[in-house]
Amino acid sequence: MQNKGKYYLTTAIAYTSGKPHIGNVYEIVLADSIARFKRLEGYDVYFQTGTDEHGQKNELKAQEQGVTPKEFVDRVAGIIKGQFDLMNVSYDHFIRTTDDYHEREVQKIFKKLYDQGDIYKGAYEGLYCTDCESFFTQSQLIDGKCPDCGREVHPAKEEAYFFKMSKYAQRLIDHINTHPEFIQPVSRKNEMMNNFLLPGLQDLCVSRTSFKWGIPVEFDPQHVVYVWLDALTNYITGVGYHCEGESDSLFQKLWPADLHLIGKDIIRFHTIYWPIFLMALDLPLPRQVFGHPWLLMNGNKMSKSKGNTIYADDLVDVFGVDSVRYFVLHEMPYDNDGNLTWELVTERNNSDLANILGNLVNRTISMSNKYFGGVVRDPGVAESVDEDLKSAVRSCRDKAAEKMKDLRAADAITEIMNLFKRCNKYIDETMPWALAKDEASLPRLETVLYNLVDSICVGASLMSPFLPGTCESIFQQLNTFPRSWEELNQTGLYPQGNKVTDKPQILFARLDENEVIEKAEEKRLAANPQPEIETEPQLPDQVDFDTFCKSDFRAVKVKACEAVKKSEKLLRFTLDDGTGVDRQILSGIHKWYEPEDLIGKTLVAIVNLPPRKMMGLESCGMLISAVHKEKGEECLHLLIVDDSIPAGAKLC
RNA sequence: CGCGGGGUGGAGCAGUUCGGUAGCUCGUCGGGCUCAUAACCCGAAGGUCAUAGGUUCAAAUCCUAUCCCCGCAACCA
Repeated sequence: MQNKGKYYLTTAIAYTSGKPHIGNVYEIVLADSIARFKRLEGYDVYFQTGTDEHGQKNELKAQEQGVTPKEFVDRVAGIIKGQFDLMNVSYDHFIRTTDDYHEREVQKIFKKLYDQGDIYKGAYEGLYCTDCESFFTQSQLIDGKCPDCGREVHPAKEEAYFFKMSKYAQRLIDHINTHPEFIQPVSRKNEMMNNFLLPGLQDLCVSRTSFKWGIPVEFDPQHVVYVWLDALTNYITGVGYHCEGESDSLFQKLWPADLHLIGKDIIRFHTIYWPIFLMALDLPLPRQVFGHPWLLMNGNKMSKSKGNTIYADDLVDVFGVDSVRYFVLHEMPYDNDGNLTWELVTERNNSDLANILGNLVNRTISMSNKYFGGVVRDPGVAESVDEDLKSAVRSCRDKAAEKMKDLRAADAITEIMNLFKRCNKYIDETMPWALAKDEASLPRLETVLYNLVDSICVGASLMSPFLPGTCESIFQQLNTFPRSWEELNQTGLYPQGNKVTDKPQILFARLDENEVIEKAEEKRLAANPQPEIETEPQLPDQVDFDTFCKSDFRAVKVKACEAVKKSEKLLRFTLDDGTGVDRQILSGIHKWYEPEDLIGKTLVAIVNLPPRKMMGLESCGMLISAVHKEKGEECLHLLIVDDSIPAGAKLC
């Protein structure tokens, strides 16, 4: 096979905070199909993925679970790798940012950049609230006080290391302008330019002292390296980069990367900070960064809090690996978000995989067995219709490659499916069952079946990057091997007289939509186990009577109530609190109450809370409600009390 | 006027860069076929391309305004 040179591609490394959902896994499957396709084309492919494991969030989660951070990320990294392996992903290297070679190298890189003056020690300046241990900017303050606790804040500095972004900004702008293929899809390029590069880059904070779970700065161990310098460098440390002395031969062969495949949310880091880090290290920039769209669930972004996450393994249980791969690859448009529902996956499985592809293979093998005992040979009784089929077969390779060149996996798949459809049509045109009735036309029938088997071999070879397991099974059943790239624009290569299996296997079962929905519901309940009624646990700490007495609860009457403009949640109440002066309180309860339903009601409020601004309006106090969860759903009931209670009555 | 994405036959999408008969898949209806997983093949119906203006010989595509949806941000004491 002709070697077309190296191809190094990476995915973003997955953050080890929990099990990745199908939207996260989609990226790896897309990368895998690209990697496999490139291998088929004859490239020497290196495919790297992995996990990003440091950071405060993991430190906290580990603490919650009473394990060390390393124990925690070991477990989650295992889960992540498990999901990738389940999807039959052919990565060459799985890097973890806790791998010792990575940590060592990041320390050296940090030092090098510091020594050459790209990183400098500065201070994170802001207004500090001692009680909350947090920095705030002027605009975050509420009435000049801490937005969290309402206490005084004071100017403070925390020392931190910063990277001088501005130094390289112009070089990056030039690079982006002269390399139109660098940022894909192109719509993202303008976004980066207009929002970040052209207005001027801020220096990036690259160290933290507020947590420990990270790579220590070698010469200043109070600090740990902050996420992006740690995570992004995996693309070079994973293949043996050494900033001191010679890098490994693997690195010398592979760098620069040909493709960083990432989600559209982190394009900024990959097209601005990462290239600038590389410039500082005097390394060439990756050829292309592709920010893929998101996979939505029922039109919504998947998130744990919405309870609408779907995991790869749940889908695989119902549909099988290749059906899930097919769906995410086929259904995902190039630059719009894709949509996943159980119904849509079922539809794709049935119409494309079961009906068109699976049934084609099945009916072809059945006919071979029925008419010729499974032996496939071509006596050469051609008719003009054959040429039409064959030219479709021969041109399919380049059509698919053309689409893949632009990373349009969905379109490449469509091209290949069109070939299988053409085969089904060929069966109709040639009517093998009619040929079988006449002894004289048996040679013609043999040729027809040979053409079919041969065409399927080509189609299956081209489809194998997308559906590796299925195509393997097709070749097994046809008792042959995948074709090489050079053979894929040819016909007539199926070995004469070869015998296909006499027990054809169903490749994809047709699924009943209602049964699928039923199973999905079971999965959903298992994945998001929700008790019927759930209430907050009681607080363990006692509060002394005097403190309690300081809270001033009053009965209030709603004089007016309206929704706050531009806010989904806030209602603005004008209340009679018995003082004769109207009291305004904002409350985030629009989800549960319409304003007009509350006018005239008697409610309970605490009135001596410090005023707080929300959406530009002042809220003086808080309305009291009862909250609980029902099947995981938040429920809220305002305390609506007897109207005979006068406004201003004190509760004690 | 916070930032961004989007509105195309019943459903999901392509087409918009660089104006020129509106296309694909599913569904529906009709026909064909029976090798096959009630699968396959052919045909048909169904869209004033969110709305209103404008530019043009010609607009889904370019311009202006408006409406609606979705992210992010904000906010949810």
